Amino acid sequence: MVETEAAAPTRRDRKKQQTRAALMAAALRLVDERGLDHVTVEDISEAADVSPRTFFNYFATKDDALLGGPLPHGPSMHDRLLAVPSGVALVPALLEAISADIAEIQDQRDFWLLRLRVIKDNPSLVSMLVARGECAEAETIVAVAARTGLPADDLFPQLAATLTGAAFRTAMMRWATAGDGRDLLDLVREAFAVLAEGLARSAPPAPTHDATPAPTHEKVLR
Amino acid sequence: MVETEAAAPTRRDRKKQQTRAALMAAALRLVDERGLDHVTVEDISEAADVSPRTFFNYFATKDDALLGGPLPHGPSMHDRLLAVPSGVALVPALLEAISADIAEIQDQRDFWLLRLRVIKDNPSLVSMLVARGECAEAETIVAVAARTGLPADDLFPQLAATLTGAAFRTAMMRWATAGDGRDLLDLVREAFAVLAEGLARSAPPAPTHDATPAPTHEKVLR
DNA sequence: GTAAAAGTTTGCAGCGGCTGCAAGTACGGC
DNA sequence: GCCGTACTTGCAGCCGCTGCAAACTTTTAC
Repeated sequence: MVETEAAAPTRRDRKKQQTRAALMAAALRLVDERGLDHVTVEDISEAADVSPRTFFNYFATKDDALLGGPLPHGPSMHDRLLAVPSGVALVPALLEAISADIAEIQDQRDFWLLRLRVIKDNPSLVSMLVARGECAEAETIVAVAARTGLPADDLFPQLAATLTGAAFRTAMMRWATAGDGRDLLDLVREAFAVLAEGLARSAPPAPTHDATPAPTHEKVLR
Repeated sequence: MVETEAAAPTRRDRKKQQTRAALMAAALRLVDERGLDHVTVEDISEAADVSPRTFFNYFATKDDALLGGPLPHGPSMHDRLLAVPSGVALVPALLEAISADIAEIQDQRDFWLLRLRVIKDNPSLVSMLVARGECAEAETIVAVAARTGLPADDLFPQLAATLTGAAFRTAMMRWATAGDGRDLLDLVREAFAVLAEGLARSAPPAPTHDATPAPTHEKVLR
């Protein structure tokens, strides 16, 4: 319902947007209540007051209605990453490139918390989330290759892209799951710090027999 | 009483194993030839000479026949990781824990190359590969938490698990894709070195405009 | 050796996801 | 008001997948 942008959308466009939002909302609500397997496309479309056939005019898949909104990493990861001044190191540049997405998620906090809860409760959706990220990862590979001067089929750019995606996803899930009210941006920063510095330097120094939960060595970024 | 499969499997078990293998082989071959969407369960079961209904006695899903074999990370990631002496640092321990899987993959080289090619050519399968890895990741989280003394709901163990999975997957895909005959173990080692040392130390030092593709060796982390 | 038990395969009926096609209906421009 | 365009809808149909019950096969027990 919320129209952030409205240059000059005709009434038709408004209705479309409305229908789309209604379908997504209905899908999220119903699946949250009953679980993915106990909600049919018919249920969703009925709740949104359109025909089942119309559902598939908006989403290719039932799952799409749950993840299919304007996704983070949407427009062009490639361009955004290359837009960061080349003096900036790789990881900060990656962080910068996704910062817009993070902000958007924080903006629609409740919506995303619901969405992520639904994803967490229905594991088959997690893989779809990954799949979504992958098109962005393909662009990231190219951009990282360009920034580093490595060939795109080298292991490093591919690693950088997949690891970045995994770190971002982990931070998001952690954000959505934990009770503490930690900032998403904060969590992403922490995750990216580990990415940059490596697991070896980010873990507590292997407490051989020590039972004390060593202080998280992450002061590096707090 | 448990293992020693080849020792005393009844005739029935042998036939089952045979059927299972036939179905997997048929599925891989047909999908490799025609693409996932142009192969039906009926095609597969016909090629394996069983009824379509029987297919679903063996695999829950069409995709399962493509990924569903004995998967790496199979038995218990948790136990394997904790079996590594606690003196060993985290990343080498993780590497050690999956080394058996790597060896097995190398053993069945051709089979896995086919499987990974099929996965690469049918993107929807990639996400399923991730999903498979996730049950292993859950165990990894617990084990890493135990090793580091951190609580299991801390960001770090979760990051370590997902990043490890991502790094392993990336190395596998790279192994299957590249023409060079690089060892899988070698690639995984390189990927894990990046994991341990971090992207910041593993990337070439941000060549502002340098065109020379710096050597890729993991020795970069001096 | 035979009969019961246990396990497997198969056909059948049916739901639900998803698609192409061919109306029907609302909208926007004129 | 009229027309072209865009969106909606119903319909027919394929395919993935499941439960059920009737064969059929192997194993076990007597």
